[in-house]
Amino acid sequence: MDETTHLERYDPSAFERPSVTVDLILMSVIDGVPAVLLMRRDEAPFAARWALPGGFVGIGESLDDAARRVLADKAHMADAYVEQLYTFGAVERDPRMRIISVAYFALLPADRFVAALTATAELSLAELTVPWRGETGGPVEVRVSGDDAVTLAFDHGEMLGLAMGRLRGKLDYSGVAFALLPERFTLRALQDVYEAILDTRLNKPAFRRRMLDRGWLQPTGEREAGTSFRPAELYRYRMPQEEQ
Amino acid sequence: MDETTHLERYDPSAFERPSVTVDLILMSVIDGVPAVLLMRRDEAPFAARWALPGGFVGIGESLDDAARRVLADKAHMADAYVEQLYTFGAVERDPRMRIISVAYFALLPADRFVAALTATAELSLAELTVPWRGETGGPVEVRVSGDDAVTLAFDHGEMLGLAMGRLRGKLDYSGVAFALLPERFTLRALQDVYEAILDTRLNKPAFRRRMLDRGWLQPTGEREAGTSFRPAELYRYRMPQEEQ
DNA sequence: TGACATATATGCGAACCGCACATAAGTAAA
DNA sequence: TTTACTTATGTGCGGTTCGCATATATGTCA
Repeated sequence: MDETTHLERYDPSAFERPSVTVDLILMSVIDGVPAVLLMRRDEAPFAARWALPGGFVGIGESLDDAARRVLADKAHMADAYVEQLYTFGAVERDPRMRIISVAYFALLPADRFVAALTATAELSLAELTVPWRGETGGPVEVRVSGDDAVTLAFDHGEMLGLAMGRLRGKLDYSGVAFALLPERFTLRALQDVYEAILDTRLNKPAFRRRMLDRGWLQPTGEREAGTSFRPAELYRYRMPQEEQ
Repeated sequence: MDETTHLERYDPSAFERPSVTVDLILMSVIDGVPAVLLMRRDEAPFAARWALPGGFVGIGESLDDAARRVLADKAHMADAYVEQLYTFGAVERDPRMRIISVAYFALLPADRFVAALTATAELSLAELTVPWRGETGGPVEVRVSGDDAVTLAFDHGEMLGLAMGRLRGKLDYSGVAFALLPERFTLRALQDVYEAILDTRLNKPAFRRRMLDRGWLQPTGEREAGTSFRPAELYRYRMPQEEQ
């Protein structure tokens, strides 16, 4: 049997189709700790559990548009770094009905992350602890207000674990770290983001050299303000050619 | 408006839902050239164009199961390395109706790839040329029988480009290369796979050292046969702890 | 003016990589 | 049996990178 031929004669109304949603992993680094925005569910299934914000994909809406719409509706945010993560399609992942969910992660600088948090009553901040080293992957611990680790609704814990692994993996060779920083930032702030994501202490001179040699950083000539010690130079991220 | 609350009261029959398919990028390295299995479409849209094998996701079937089913049905293959790649959800990607497609790529050793090719009349081998360096990403050139490059149906060309980028990216830090080799292989064969995927010449002593120091290779004590010169040692891939 | 804290720069040894070259071990021809 | 030939395998060296220790620079504040 040739299924491609079948596809030609396929009657879409003849077969039951799954629903498709997008779930959003809205991440940042707050005070040196990876954080994510969660919503508390108030109905079954998983009532009172924490979950990722999400929404159904409209029939006339692309996946990316759906992700951006959810970002705008749920977090009142636009212009964030948004990237598709993975699609979760286990049959029983939602006990009510068949739902396939495309997970996206969005990265926000700390200030805009906190702004989204305070502007939106439904959202709560959760801190992440990654119990594994490197990019191995696996589950992460989620704490909502310094309390004990909680278990997320659905497979959202799995999504979060995958997002952290991906973030760690992309940190070194891509510019994702800069999506977590304001437009102008110090090398120390950049290193803080790296250390928070990787959960490691990095060597300062080596880190500086590596970053500066890479050519992605443009000195602004300005210096940070408000320190009681020598202020650091502020840099700007200059997007490398390939990612243009 | 809180959409999570909406979701609770959501009536799945009230909204039109997209169809969901999986498309399979069946790859190998044949005689030092990256290759993929394609099917020729014989109906509109994109009649006579080359396309990736694919199929609809059943309502009671997980995405991974659907990918494995398509692999079994279309290529008469099981036990391949299969990994989800990306989900394509542009609204107009299929002119007939809204179809969201989850792309998977599968890696096969050359012998099993050729076996699938000869056992299945619908499948044709296409050679890939990657016009960009590194892991930049972008479109790849597809040649079906040494002819000029062809344009694939739907967004399948995009899928192929993404697959090559992913493959290049994962080559160094994961064991994907071994999915393209038979169970026992020489270091030269391993290097050939690397060079085909990366489209670069690699330094032999350095490659050997790196691979052996990594600890993933287990010498079998046996040597390759049929050479008219010194036969090389055959190695086996020993899965590293983390991936277990 | 000097204490202090951090930014920024430099120098050194270890690890890694590319490269040239040396040696080993098979086959096949002389 | 010997020798040519081809590839496998091993070794040594210089350049680059990285971790680390240390030195110098530059702000604030007492």
